Amino acid sequence: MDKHYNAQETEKKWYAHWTEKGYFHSTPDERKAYSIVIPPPNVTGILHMGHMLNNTIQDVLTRRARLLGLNACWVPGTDHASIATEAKVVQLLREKGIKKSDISRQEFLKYAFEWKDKYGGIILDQLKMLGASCDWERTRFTMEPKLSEYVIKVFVDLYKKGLIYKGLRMINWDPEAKTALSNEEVQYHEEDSKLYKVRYKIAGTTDEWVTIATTRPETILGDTAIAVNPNDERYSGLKGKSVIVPIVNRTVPIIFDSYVEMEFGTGALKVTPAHDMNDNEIGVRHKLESIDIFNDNGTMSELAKFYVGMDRFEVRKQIVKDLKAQGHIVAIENYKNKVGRSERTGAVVEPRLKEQWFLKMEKLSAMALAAVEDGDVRFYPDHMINMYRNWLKPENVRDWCVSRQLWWGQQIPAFYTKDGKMAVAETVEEALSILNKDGGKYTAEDLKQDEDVIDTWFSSWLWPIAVFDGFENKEELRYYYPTNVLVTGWDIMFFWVARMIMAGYEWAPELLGEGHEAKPFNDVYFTGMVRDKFRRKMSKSLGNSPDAIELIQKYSADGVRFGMLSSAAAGNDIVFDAPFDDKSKKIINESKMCELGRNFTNKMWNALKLLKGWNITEEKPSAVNLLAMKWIEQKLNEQIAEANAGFESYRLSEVLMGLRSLIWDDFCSWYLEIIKPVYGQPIDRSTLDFTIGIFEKMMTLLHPFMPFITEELWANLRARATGDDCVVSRWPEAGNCDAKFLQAVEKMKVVVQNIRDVRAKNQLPEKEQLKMLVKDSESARDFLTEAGMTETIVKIGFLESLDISSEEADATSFLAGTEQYFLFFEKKVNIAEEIARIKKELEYFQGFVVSIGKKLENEKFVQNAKPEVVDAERKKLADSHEKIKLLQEELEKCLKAEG
RNA sequence: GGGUGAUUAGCUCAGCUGGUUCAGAGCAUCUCGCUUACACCGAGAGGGUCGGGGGUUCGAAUCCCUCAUCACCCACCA
Repeated sequence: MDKHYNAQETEKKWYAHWTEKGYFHSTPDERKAYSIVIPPPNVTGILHMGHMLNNTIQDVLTRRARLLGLNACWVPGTDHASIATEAKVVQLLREKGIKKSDISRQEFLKYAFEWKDKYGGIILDQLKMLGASCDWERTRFTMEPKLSEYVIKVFVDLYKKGLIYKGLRMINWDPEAKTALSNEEVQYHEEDSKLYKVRYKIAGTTDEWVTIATTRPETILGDTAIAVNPNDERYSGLKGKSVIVPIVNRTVPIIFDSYVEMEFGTGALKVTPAHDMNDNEIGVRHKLESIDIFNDNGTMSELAKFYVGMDRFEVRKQIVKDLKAQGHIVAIENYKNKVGRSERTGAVVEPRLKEQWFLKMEKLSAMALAAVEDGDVRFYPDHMINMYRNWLKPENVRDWCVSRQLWWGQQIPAFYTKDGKMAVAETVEEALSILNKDGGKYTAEDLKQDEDVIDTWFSSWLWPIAVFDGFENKEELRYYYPTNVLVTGWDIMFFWVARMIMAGYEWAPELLGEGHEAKPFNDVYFTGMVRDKFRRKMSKSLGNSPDAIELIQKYSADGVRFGMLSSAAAGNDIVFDAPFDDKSKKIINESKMCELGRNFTNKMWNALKLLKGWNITEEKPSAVNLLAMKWIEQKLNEQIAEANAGFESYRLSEVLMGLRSLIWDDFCSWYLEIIKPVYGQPIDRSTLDFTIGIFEKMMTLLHPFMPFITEELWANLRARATGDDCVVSRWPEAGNCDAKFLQAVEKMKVVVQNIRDVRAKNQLPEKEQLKMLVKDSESARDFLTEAGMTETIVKIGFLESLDISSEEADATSFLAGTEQYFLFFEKKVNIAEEIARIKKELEYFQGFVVSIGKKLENEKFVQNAKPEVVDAERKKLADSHEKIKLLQEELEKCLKAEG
C-alpha cells in the first residue's frame, strides 16, 4: 500500500462504480421515502464555494438517509435563469458579430439552446466531482418542455382564479437587459453622488424662485409639479401658484403633500411621476401628468424634447452645465445615497411606468406566512423565521411583477387580436375558443402572442412539485412529497423559499386531495454565506470565489467537504481561509480547513495500512486487548448516539468533529496503540476481526461526510461480495455504554499521560522501561483490578512493572485522581522546579477547597440543588482534601531532599 | 427609523435544555522525537476573570436588562 492515499484516482473510481450500480437512483417502493430537491443552479453557473457547501450538506443528509435504509432521492437540475443566460448569449452573439435585434426570436432561441446544451451541464459534472449522490436519471431543467408546460398551466390557472392581472404600474427597469425586474432583483448600495439644488422660477414673477434638491437633474425634463409640505411655513404663500420648469419651460403647479419632509434638502421636492416610485404615488394623489422621458435603453425619448437620444448619464452632465449657464444651479453638494442596480447586469435601475403582468400576493403570502408561523414548515436555525415574517407581513407584500421583456423563458400565454381583445390560455386553440365564444370568427392567424416571458422564479417555485411531474403523475408526488428538507442560503428566502411554500399550498391540495401534506418540505436548513478573507460574501458578481475544481484537485473532494462542514454550523457564515487571487481564482496559500480534511483521509488510510501489516495468530486475545475492545466498542456506541442526536437537529459540524475525534483520538491514538503487537509479533485473530468490525462501522458513520475514502477503506477492510459497498451499508445501532468503565479508562489515560510527561521533563527515552508503584488505597485497588487495566498501563506506559505498595517510596510521584504514583529512575530533574510545580498545584487545590466549602456551607445550595449535584460537590471536596494531603507530603519530601 | 445575528485562547470558531465529560476544538506558538501505520505524523507544554456594566439564581459563557463595537436584513433617502 502507498504511504499516501491517492484521492484523485480513488474518487473517480468510486463515483463511476456507484453510478454503474445505480445506487443513487430511486423509484417509489415499499420503503419510506427521503427526498430532497436541489436548489437548481443557473445553467450559466460554475461551481463556487456556496454551491459546494450547500450541496455537500444535501449529500450528507441524502447519504445518511440511504444508510438508514430509507428510499433516498435527491433530484438534481438546473435553472434557465432568464436574465443571466440571455445576457450571456447576447454577449456571445455580439462576439460573433451578431446583434440580437438583427435576428428573430426563433433564431435567438436556437442559439440559446445550443449554448445550454454545450455548457449547461458543466455545473452538474462538477457536482459529481464533489461526490453528490443525486439521482441523475431524474435531472430536470426549468425550461424543458414538461416544466414549461406546467408553468403555462399554472399561469393560466392563476389568471382564471383572478390572481394574475395586467396593469400599468411602476416597475424597476433594467436599461441594459431592457426588461422589467421584480423588487427582489434590485440591489441597493450606497454610492457617492451629488445633491443638486436647482431653482425654479415662480410663474408670473420676474425674480421669485423655489429651490428644490435633486440627485437626478436629468429627470427635470419629466417634472410635472413641485411639492412642499402643507405645514411648511416657508412655502405657505405659494398656494395656488405655479413654477416654470427650467430648460423645458413647462409651467407646473406647486402642490402640497405631507410626504415631503421639511427637514430634507430645501423642503421642496420636484415631482417626476414617471420615474420615481414615490413621485408616482404623489402623482396619482394629485392627478398629475406623467411624462416618460426615457427610451428602453436608457437614452432620452422624444417626449423629453431635449437631449433626445443621449444617454441618461451624459445628459446628467450636460444638463448641469446648461442649468448653470442659465443661472438655475444654487449649489452642488457631495452626497451619499443608495442607488438601485440590477442584480444580473449591474445597470442602474430606472423606475418606469410600464404595462406588465402581476400576480396578486395577498392570499398567497398569507398562506406562506402561516405555514411557517404554525410550525408546519420548520426553519433551521429557527431565528430565520423573523426575517421571513418581516418580509411576508401584509404591509410589506407587493404584487409580483412576473413579466420580463426577454426571449429566454416561457412566453406569456396571452393572445391578442388586432382589434384589441385578449385571451389567456394554454394553447392557441383554447384561446380561439375563448375569443370565439360569442360567435367571433378569429383564426390562429389573427392572434399574436404576448412578446414577454415569465420570470424565472415563476418556474422555480413549482420545482418541488414539477420535478416529480406532480401535475400529471400523482403517484410519484404522493410518494416523494413533501420533500424532507430544503437546503439553501437565506439570501433567496424570499425569491424562492417563500414562493415554493406558496405554490405548495396553492396546488398540492388540488393535486393530492385532502389528507396529504401541502407543504413542499418539512424543514428548511439555511446555510450561511461563504465569505472571503475580507468578509465579503462570495458571489458571482464579485467574482471572489476560488476555483472549486482546483480546490478539489488539491485537497480531494473528501478534504474539501470536511473543510466546508467542519466550520459550518447551520445559518452561520463561514469564512474561507485560503487567500486566492481575485482574477485567476488560483489559491495563493493553503486552506487549513481543507488541509485538515485531507490529513484526516491520510490518517485513516494509514490506520488501515497498520492493520494490513499484521500477521495473525490463533491464540486467545490478551486481557489488554479484551479491555481495549470493550472500551472502543462503548466509545463507538457513545458516538453513534451523539451522531443520531446531532443529525436530528442538523448539527452536522458537531457530528463530523465528534467522528473525527473518535477515529483519530480514540481509535488511532489509543485503541490501536493498545492492541498493537510489539514489533514482529502477530495479533490474535479475534482482536483483529473485532477491530475490522469497528473500523467498518466507523466508515459507515463517516461515509455521509467523506464518501470516497470511506468507500475505499471499506473495500479494503475485508473481502467483499458484489454489492457489499459502504454507500449502501447499514447505519449501526447505538449499543449501551458503562459510564463507570469509561471513566476508569479515562483515568488510565491520565496515568499514561503523566508517565509521558515525567519522561519528557526528565529527558527519558520514551521506551526505557521504568518501575512504577501506586500507593495502596481503596480507589487504587478498585481501579487496577479492572481486568487488563494494569497490563494496559504497563504496555503503553512502557513500564517494567506496576505494583501496589503500602509504603511511601522515594521516587518521582504524580497524582491521578486521588491515587499517588511513583516512578523510579535516575533523577536529573531540578528539585527547585519540582517544588515550584507542587506549590502551584497546592495553591490551586487550596483555593478550590475554599470555594467548594463555601458552596456546601450555603444552606440554600444544599436545599435547592439537585441531590446528585450536591453529592458531586461533597466528593470533590473530599478528593481535594486528599490531594492536598498528598501534595503536602510530596512537598516535604522535596524540601528535605533539597536540604 | 424597524429588525436579526455576532462579540469565548494569537487566528477561525464549537459550547443544544443554567451545576466537573464547562471553559473546549483546529490552526498557530514552544519543547522533544525521522520509534518498523502515518512528519499530510507522534509525545508533551503554554495560552482565555467567555465585549463592559447591572440583575435573576444557592449557582451564569449559558437566562433578563443595559451599554459598546462589528456584520447583515427591511424601510427611507428629493
